[in-house]
Amino acid sequence: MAIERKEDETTFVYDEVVRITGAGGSKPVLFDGREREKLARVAIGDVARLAEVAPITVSRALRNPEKVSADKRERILRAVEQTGYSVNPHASALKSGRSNVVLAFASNLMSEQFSSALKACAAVLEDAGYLFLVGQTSYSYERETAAIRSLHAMKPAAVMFTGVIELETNRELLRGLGIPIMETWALPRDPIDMLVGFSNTEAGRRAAEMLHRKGYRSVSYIGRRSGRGALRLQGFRRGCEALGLTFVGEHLIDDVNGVSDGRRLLAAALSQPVKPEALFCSNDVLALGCLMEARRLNIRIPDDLGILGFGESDIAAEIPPGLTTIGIDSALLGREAGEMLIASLSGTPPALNLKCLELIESERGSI
Amino acid sequence: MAIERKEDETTFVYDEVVRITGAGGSKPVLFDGREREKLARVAIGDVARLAEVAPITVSRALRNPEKVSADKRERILRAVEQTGYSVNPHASALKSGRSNVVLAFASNLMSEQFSSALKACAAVLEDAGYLFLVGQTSYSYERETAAIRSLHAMKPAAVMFTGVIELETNRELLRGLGIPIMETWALPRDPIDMLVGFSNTEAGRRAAEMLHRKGYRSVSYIGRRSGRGALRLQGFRRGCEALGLTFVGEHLIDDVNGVSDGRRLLAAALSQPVKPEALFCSNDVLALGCLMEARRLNIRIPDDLGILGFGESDIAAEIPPGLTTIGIDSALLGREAGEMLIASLSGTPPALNLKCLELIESERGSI
DNA sequence: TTGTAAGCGTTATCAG
DNA sequence: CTGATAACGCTTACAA
Repeated sequence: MAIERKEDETTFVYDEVVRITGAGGSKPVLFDGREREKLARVAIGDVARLAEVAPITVSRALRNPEKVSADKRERILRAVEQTGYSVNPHASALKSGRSNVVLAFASNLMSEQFSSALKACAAVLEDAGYLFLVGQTSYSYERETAAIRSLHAMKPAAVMFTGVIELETNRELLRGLGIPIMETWALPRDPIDMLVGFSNTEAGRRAAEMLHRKGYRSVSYIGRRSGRGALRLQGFRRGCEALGLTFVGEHLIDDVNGVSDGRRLLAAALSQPVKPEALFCSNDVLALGCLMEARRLNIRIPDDLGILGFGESDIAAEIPPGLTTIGIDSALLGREAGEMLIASLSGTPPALNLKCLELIESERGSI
Repeated sequence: MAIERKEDETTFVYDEVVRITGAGGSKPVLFDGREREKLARVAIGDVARLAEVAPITVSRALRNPEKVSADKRERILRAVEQTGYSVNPHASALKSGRSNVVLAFASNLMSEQFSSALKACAAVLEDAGYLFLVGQTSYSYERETAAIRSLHAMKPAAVMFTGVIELETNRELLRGLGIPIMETWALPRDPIDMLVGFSNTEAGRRAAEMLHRKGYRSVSYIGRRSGRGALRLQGFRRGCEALGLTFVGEHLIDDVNGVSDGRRLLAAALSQPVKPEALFCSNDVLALGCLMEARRLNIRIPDDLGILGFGESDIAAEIPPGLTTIGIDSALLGREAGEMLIASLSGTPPALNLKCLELIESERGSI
């Protein structure tokens, strides 16, 4: 392939993408003329006819192979291969009220923490044969409600949230689903069903403790106004009070869209008449923004200003002087949640419906 | 609430999570005794009975309100509110062969680039009334095949991939679905259906050009062995050749799991008898790892070693001396893909089924 | 504009 | 162990 410059919108340097034609993990499918046309419509009846059994036997052979005699089972599996049949999950779910889809809803798809939890959870559930799909609620009650409403009819095998459901009507709706519900990322007394979380209030208190231990005397808070942000702030303020730390101010935001929000909030914190000696940022992305903005302003960290982050971010650790954080192991959270869900899905309700994760202090250079 | 230390596994500092009981975006649902029991089973017939119309009229009132008289429509909507009814998507999909779910599959849930594209795409599709769900293929043909197989029966409204499908059998399977298919992130000549991408080959060539322009004479490559990594490597090698840059070596990896992979590959690159003057890392995460490891080893960047990244990462830009990258605007990619999908879903096939994004060079300090 | 009838593809139930 | 039958909740096609 010649390397050519793109001259205008219609002259592309195409990628010569490899095409793999061998059996590459996919079961072979027979094609030819009409066959291809019908491909999308192989139903259980076709397989049954080919295998010379009743449809219900095909169904059984695929769900409970041990309940079908070996010879029929073999004939059926062969017919499945030949036709490329796969169960229509809508029909299956409609009739049985069950599906093999586990739905997870993240407040934000772009959060490193949520992603890593979801990825770990996905790994566990996919290994157990479930299809793990992730939706987004965008920290919006409306979206959350819409999602839960559709859930209500979609009847997935289980649902998970990167958070705790606050709207009473939604909690009620979820209870009505009759499927395992996993809430995470906080420690309410009354989870809907199952919970793998940690105490945000305690995290805030620990943040105060860390700053106090380092000798800071006055501090401000930067974070989200509602939800877990509010919990961390609550714990932080009470911690400050208990330790005699001066709480200078709080700089809140409704929704975090990127590091620029952190930059802006740092500026706000520094424009106060009384400046804090240190900052607790209850959110990774905001902390990152503060760190960047501080460097841009030639504020020496931690000498001029201490910054304590929340979330145990790998990457923030690498931005000089390294963000000191308090947080959790989010991959562990995901794994635990996945395992608890599987236990619940397999009929054996887990011994504990609640798991509380340890908070992790990661000392880097920023306080 | 008292702040208490966690003494043992059973003593938690609970979060006093807010519960919102008012109408907070959720439509009110009537509960009482048996009602609650049946909550999960409100079907179209129940609504029809309450509104004193036939089920089909309810269906129409919800899908094509203009085809139902105003008074009945109102009665029906009121009945829907009262019962908390929502359409059973399985029954709907089973009968109509359509659904309002758009499925996206990401190679990796934890990629900043993919997340931002998916988030942007989700925003577009959710505004148009679709439920946007994301699954993961983990850069694995097997998982991809499994995902596509389930798709094949699940019949979502449309599907999107953060990549291009390479297995011919899977391409065939997808064509058979008869729904809009969006491939992204590369520029093959023969997309299955629609494509919003860019040329990885050209990106590699441009990387060579950037390094050459900065005066480097010998370079190595770090990246994934297959897929787009291979394409970028191809373009890079050819670019080097064309410009007279000495290509010292390539350091490949099958699957990127984190920055530590980058650290390891940097070490590999530096342990060669002939050391390159600069490195092209065809992946953000790997580039980040290289940058970190170089700092740890006190290798001065860019004086001792130049590092050029791929992907336009916000965060890598902030790690001193700032990663210079070539990449794309992934949010733009997501938005364009979403809009093209909507055009296709609304029956008006988009004028163009292919969109090629500009490559963006972001000069920071690392070369 | 509204309704009737039929069936989408699967699985629960129960009889053999 | 196997199969006949009915039904899941909805929407298409057609009729009124």
